[in-house]
Amino acid sequence: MTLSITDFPAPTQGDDCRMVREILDLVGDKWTLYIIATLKDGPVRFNELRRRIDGISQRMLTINLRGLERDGLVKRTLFPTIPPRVDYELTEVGRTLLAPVMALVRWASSNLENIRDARVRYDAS
Amino acid sequence: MTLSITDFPAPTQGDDCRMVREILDLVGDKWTLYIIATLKDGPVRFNELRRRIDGISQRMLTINLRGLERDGLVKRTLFPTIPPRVDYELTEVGRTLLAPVMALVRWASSNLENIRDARVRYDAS
DNA sequence: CCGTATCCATGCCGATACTG
DNA sequence: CAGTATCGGCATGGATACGG
Repeated sequence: MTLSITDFPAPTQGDDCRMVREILDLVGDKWTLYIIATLKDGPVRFNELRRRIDGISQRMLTINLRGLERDGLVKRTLFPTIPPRVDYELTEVGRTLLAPVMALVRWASSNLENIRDARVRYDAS
Repeated sequence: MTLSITDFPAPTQGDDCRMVREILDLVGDKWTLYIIATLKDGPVRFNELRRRIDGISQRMLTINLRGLERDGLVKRTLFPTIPPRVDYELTEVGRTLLAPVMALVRWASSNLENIRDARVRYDAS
């Protein structure tokens, strides 16, 4: 999922789908959702994020944080001490994203078991 | 399973994120959302889907429809005529997915412009 | 009409090594 | 502590050709 909205040519599907796709491009990658969730309670330092998000590499954490900062969803604060310290926290906009994600959480809770069962049935036949 | 995203325990991230990620793996690819949207009003034949979803290849349409069928979100009906005819339609489960997606639509409508502006500002600096 | 099969470009992401 | 740089594997998806 590495698409920009410009990858979608002539509109026949209405604007809704393209907007949602742009949001999915924001949160649909492997790590962004974990980062947002980990920042929900307030500022967290870089290596603390790294520790809390199991399996993420330094490289991917940096890349995703830069993207979120660029989109205005995360605020980066540098304390020019030695050694340096950097805090990351959700912006107001970033926090509002939690609500629609919650809707997906609820849907997932209700339907994930059915989907897994459906897969087993399908693969068996 | 009544988890809320606000219950995320560090350091394992809880189950919510993994569930949402599984849903994002369902709808987060390039075409699935368009397919679901195109099927929202009732059964559509294969080549009609192909025509309505601008830019999709035969290959990707087939692959995504198979995935949705496997997950129990889309029902495939073969009419063994000559030439053959195949109808695709959302299942009951598939239709319920439209609601949480709509929540993302609303968030996108409210915030996409801000995000684009934020990107422009970030890239300028 | 409704697919499958094959080749291949693109780019995400992990691993590793190196700076201020 | 908080990054950056580079390499390479691997999955996604487009183009094309062929089959039932």
